[in-house]
Amino acid sequence: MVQRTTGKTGLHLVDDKQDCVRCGSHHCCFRSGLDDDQMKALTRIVRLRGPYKPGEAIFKIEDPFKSLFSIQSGAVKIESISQGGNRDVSGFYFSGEMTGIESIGDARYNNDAIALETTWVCELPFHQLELLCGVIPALQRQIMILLGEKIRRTNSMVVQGRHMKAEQRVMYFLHSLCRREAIRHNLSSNKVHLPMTKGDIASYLGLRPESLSRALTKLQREGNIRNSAKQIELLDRGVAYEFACE
Amino acid sequence: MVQRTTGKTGLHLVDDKQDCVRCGSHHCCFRSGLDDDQMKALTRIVRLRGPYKPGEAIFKIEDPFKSLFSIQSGAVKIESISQGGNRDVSGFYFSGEMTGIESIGDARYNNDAIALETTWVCELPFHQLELLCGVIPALQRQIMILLGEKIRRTNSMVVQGRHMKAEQRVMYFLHSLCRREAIRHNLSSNKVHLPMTKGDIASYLGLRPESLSRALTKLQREGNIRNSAKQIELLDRGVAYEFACE
DNA sequence: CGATCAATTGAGTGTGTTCAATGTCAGTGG
DNA sequence: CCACTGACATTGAACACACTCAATTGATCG
Repeated sequence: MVQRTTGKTGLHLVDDKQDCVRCGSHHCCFRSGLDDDQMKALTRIVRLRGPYKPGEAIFKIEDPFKSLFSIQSGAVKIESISQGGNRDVSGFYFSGEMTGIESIGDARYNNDAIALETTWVCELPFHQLELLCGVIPALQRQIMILLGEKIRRTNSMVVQGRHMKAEQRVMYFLHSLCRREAIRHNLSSNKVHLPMTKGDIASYLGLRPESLSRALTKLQREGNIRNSAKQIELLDRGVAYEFACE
Repeated sequence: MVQRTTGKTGLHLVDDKQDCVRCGSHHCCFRSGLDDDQMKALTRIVRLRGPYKPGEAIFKIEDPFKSLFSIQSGAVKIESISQGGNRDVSGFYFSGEMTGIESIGDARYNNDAIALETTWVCELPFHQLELLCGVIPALQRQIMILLGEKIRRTNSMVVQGRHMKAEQRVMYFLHSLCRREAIRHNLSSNKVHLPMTKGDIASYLGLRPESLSRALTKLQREGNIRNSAKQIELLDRGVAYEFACE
């Protein structure tokens, strides 16, 4: 059995009774597409872990890479330390989404995964997952799709980011969050909940916090959004639905 | 049998006798790690295609996604069209490297793959590759590693790119090309061959051609490089070996 | 309540962009 | 052989956007 030590708090709960079928994030989990038997086989290798408190690490950079983590509830930021000691956020993940895939094929994790709010995750030991992929083609396919999508999203971020000015990037980011929130909760809303700090967002968008703040202020002045601490309301409804953020 | 029509020139040669064992790019191909039997199985599904002349497409955006392409000789750029009609280069691939993986999990290719010089590729029909992965765990693992590396490189490009100024990015890019060229040819040199235009490079680095030109001029003035049309010589030898470019 | 960290606002600076002109080179046809 | 063409590359000058540095306000927690 895997024993994980996470930062300062030590071991987390392990609930072997957790079943994928009872999972609250079932409708948006990557497992959709598997039949009941396949799901059962998957359930057997999954371990539920949590709760991670805000600021706690699900995995840390340089930890041996062992598992992928499907987020059952909560939110996570992925960050690493660039040369110069800056903390760089390279992604946000929410329930139903899978993290850890950035480190597949490497011996160690390439970044930290930090909980932004109280978070539960399903640990998928990668070696067992690989073995299972050999037996369940649908699972292998599902993983490949997951990786392909990740590559596309990141790629698209590079390409889009080049041509967009700060305000555009912010709007695209917000719309992306909004769209994902809609998928998660099966309902569409204009209000985007922000579990991360504005600083995290700025880092993710490649801006200084000051620049992000100015952009948000301007967007609010122009009536595109309503800005507050941990939530932003989208008022424009129209443009900007195709953007890759994660 | 797959019939590919590529742009204006129609069908390309198919050489069924091609054997992975005889391949010139064998030492740097993703297949390293497979034993002889596994290699034979792979050879069975591979099709050699070419020659593609400069400017010709190996695949085009919106073509149905069917295959990955391992480049046997030559060079390829990956580009797509952003909103606004700009052509955006998102990657360069050279012999021994695999392209097409950005579209895994999608029904169609997400970008064009354009030959930069006379190019031969090994077509790997993805469906057959998936089936083979179920039988050959080492192959499945190899593909996963390939995808993981791609994710990491792209990610790192995003993160690095944020903090680097034009000149730094150029230097990192050149060093990256240099390192890859060393791997390809099993020898180290300071001269980087550039099959792509400066405009392509600028696009890839997220710069205007003018800005790239200025950066190159300045780097040359300062004695870091020797700049010419299709080749750049690196003179600094020291910094800048860790950068993800592709 | 003060301490600490996040967020905002302001003023001045710098890097890359934009627009326009010029230079270079390969290919083509007179 | 040389003038013409078109694509690529370089250079200059003015501008815009995001950055830097610094000060202020706001939020949260002990």
